[in-house]
Amino acid sequence: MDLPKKYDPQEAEQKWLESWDASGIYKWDPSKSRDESFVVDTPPPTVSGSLHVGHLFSYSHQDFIVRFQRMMGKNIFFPIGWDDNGLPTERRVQNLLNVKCEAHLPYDPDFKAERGKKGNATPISRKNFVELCDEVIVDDEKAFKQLWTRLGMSYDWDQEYATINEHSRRTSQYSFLELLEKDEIYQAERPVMWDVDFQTAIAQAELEDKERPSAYNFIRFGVEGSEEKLVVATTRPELLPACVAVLVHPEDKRYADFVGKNAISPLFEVPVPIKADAKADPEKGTGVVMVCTFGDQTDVEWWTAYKLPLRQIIGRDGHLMAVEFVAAGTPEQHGKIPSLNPDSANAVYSTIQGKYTKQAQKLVIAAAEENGTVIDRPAENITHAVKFFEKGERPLELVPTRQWYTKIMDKKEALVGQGKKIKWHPEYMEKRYAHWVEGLNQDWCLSRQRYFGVPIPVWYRLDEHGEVRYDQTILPTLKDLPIDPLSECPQGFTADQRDQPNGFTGDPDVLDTWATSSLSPQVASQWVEDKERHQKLFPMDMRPQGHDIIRTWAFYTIVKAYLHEKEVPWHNVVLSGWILDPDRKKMSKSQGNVVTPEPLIDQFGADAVRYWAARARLGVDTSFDEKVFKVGKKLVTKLFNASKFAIGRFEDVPADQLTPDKICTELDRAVIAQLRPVIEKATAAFKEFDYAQALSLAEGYFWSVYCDNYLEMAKQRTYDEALTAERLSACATLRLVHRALVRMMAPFIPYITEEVWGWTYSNDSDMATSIHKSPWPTLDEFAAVPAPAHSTSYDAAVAVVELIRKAKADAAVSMAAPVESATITVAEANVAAVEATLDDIQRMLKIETATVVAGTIEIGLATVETVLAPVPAAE
RNA sequence: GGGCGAUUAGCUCAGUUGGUUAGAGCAUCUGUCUUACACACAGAGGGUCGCAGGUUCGAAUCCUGCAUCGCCCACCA
Repeated sequence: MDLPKKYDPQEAEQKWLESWDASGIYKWDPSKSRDESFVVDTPPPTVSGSLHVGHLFSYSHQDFIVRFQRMMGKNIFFPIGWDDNGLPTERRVQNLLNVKCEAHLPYDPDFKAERGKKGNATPISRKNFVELCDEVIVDDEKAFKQLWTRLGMSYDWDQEYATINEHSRRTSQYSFLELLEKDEIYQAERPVMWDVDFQTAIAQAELEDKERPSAYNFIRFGVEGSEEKLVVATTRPELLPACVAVLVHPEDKRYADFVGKNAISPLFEVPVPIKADAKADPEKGTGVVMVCTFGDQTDVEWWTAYKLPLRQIIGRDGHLMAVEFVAAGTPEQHGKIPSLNPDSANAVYSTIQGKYTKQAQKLVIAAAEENGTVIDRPAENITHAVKFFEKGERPLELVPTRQWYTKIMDKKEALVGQGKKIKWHPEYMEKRYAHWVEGLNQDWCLSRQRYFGVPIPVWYRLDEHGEVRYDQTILPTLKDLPIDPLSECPQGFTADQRDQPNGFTGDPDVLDTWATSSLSPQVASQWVEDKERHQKLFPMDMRPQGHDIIRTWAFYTIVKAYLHEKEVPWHNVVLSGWILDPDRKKMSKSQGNVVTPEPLIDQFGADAVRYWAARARLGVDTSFDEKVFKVGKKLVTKLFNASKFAIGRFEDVPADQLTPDKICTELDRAVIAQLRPVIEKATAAFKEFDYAQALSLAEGYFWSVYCDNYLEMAKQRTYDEALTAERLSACATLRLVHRALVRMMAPFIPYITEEVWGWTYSNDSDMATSIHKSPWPTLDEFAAVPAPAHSTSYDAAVAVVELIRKAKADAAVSMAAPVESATITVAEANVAAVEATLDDIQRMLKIETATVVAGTIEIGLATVETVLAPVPAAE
C-alpha cells in the first residue's frame, strides 16, 4: 500500500464528509427499540446570533458523547434544530430590511422588501413580517449547517427542525391548548415586568440585575391635621404622583402616632393612608416607605394586600402618561388622582407628562428644590441593583396588563423533585436548578407583545359594543393547528366579523420563545403527530446545554414534561462551561471579544479544534488558548506518522499470522497489560459523560507507552527477515493495540482516525468500514493474550531504558550511539522481569552486553552503570 | 446577605474511594537527524498543592475557619 507522505486536514475533511454523507452512517433507525437507542435533545442554536468559538466548544462536547455511544452500538437519535423564533431574528429583519411590524395591518401578498432601504421603516402586517423572518433565517441556517458539518458533528440531518416552522408552531400551540384544558394556563390582568423599549412583558427567567448609580432623596410628606412632617427616602421621586400609601414598621416608636392618619404627598398634595407593615424596614432610609404604583415588586405586594388604588403613570412606552388631578373626595377612577390642590398638582405634572422616567425624575427633584419645603436634606448617592430584561437597555417597569400565565408556583416542590430524578453532569449543577426553582416568586408569564413567534391560538368574542370579552375565548380545533388568529378566522365566524360588535378578535400576542424551546424533545419526537414515535424517544437520554440557561431552557423543559406527562424530559443533563478570553472574561458578542470559528478550523483543522474542546471538563469554564489547538494539531500529525509506521511494519505479514494468540513475548504481553486498565477506565469515564478523562487516558497511553516506548523497543524485532515468533508477536501487538487506540480517539478526532482506519482496519471482518460505526474497544479483543509473567515487566523495562537514555543524553550523544556494556542493578524480585525484556532493551539502545544483578535500590526500580562505546574521532 | 464552584510548576490544567519521590502539556535550558515523525526524540531545571487550625501512623485529597476570584440568587423604599 502506498501511504501518503503528508497529512492534509482540509483534504481529508472534504473527502470524509462526502463519504459519511453518502453512506448515511449517522442516520437514526426508527425500527430499533428504545433500549438500543441513545436519544439526544440537541440545543437549537440561535441562528441570528453571531457564530463564535464557544459554539464549537460546547457542540463538540455533545458529539464526543454521541460518537462514543454510536461505537457502543447504540442507534443514535441526534437531531439538529435552529432557534429562529424570537427577538434576535426580529431585530435582524428590522435592521436588514427596514420594516416594522404592526400586528393589526392586513396581509399584503405582493409585498416585497428590499435590503438596505433607507428612510422610515415600512409598516407591515405580522404575516408579512414573519415571511421576511423566514427568508432571512434561511441564509443564517446555511452558515450554521456548513460550520457544524465541517466541525464533524454527526447529526442526522433528516431530523432537522426549527423553532418557528410549521411543525414547531403546531407543537407549541397544541401544548398551550392542552395545558389550558388542564387548567394549568390562565390569563390575568396584573402588574407585570415590562420592557419599555421592546414593549413586551417578560418573565422572571429573563431578568438580569445590573448595578446602577442611584440616590436616596429625602422628601417631606405632610400629615393631615398636623404640622409634623414625615420624611420618606426614595430612589424614585418621579413616582411621587403615583404614591398610594405610606408605610412604617408597626414597632417603630418614631412613627407610631402617625399610623391611621393620612399623609399628604408634597407637590401633588394627594392624601394617602399611613399604615403599619412588618415588611417596612426601620433601618432602611428613614424607616418610612412610600408605596407607588409601581416602583418595585414589594409595591405590588402592598398594593394587593391593602387593596390600594391604581395610579399608573408610566405608560407602555416608558413615557409618563396623561393623568388628571381632581378634587379630593371625587371617587377614584382611572387616570384621575384626588388632590387637595388639583390646580397646582396639574401644573407640576404638566412639566413631566410625556417625559421619560429619567427626565421626569430630574424635573420632580427640581420642582421640589424650588418649592423649598419639600427636600429634607441633601440626597445620598448609592449604587443598587436594578432589574433589566436580559436583552434590554433600560430598567424594567411594572405595568398592569393582561397576560397569559402557566401555573408553576404551586408546583415548586414537585419540580425540585423532578430535578432530582435527572442526573446532572457535573452533579453540583442540580443544586443550581433546585435553587432557582425554590426562588421562583411568580407564575410563568407566557405572552409576549412581539411578532416573530408562535401566535397564541386564541380568539375572543366581542360584545355588542365591540368590547373584548376575555372570558369568552374561542379555541381552534386541534386538527387546524397551527393557526394565526390575526389572519385566520374561528369556526362559525366570517372574516368580516373581525373586530366588529358581536364578532371576534384574535389574540395579538405571541408566546414566549421559551414556551416553544421548552418543547424541543416533543418537537423532535413528533409528540403531536406520531405518538408511537414519541414513546420511542421520550424521555430522552441526554440534554446538552450551557449552565447559563439552567433557569430557562432546562427549567422550562422540565416544567413542560411534568405538566404534560408527569415525566422527566431526559435522564441526563450535560453542561458545558463557557469560553473565556485570555483575560478570563466570558466571550460574547456584546463584549466584542469573540473569535470567529472558520479561520481556526482553516488554520488547525477540525480535529485540532475538537481536541481543544475535548480537553475541557464538563461545567468548567475554559480560557481560549491557541496553544491547545497546536497541541491538537500535533496529536493529529503524530497519529498520522505513528499509524503509517506501525501499519508499515506489519502490512506485509499475512493477516492470519497477526492474531492475538501469536503474542508471546514478555514485553508485548506487558504492553497489553498496560492497555487493559486504560480501556476499562476510559469506557467507564465515557459512560459517565467524562469525555475529557477518556481522551486523556487514550492520549497518554498512545503517546507515551505506544509511541515513545513500545514502538521503539519492538521495532527492531519487526525488521527480522524471517517470520520468527518474536517478529510475529511484535507485529500482532502493534496491530492489536493500534487498532484499539485509533478507535479510542475516534470520537474526538473523527477525520484523522477515519483516514487511518481506511488504510487497513476497514477490511477487518469484526469491524465496520467506517471507524465511527465500529465497536468501541473491549477487553474481549485481548482475551487471547495472556498476562505477562511478571507484573512489573513494563515499568522495569521503562525504568532501565530511561536510565540508559539519560546516560546518553548526559554524554551528549545520539540515542543511536552504541553502548559497550550496561550493568543493571534491580531488586531481587525484579531480576527476572528485567531479564524477560532485556533483548528488546538491548536491541533498542544498541547495548552489546547487558548484565542484570540483584541489589538494593533506594529510589525507583533500577540503577544502571553504562559504558558507552568510544566515539570515533571526527576527521 | 444566601448558595455553588475554583485556588496545585512561569502559563493552561490532571490528580478516581486518604498511601512510596505531587503529574502532564506549553514555555525555559541542554543535547540528538535515530531505517515513522525535527510539526520529532532524549534529558534537565522549576511546586512549603491559597492561608490557619484540626482528624489520622500518614492529608493536595477529610473536617473547621479565613482570604481571593468566578458564577447563581436575593436585597432594590
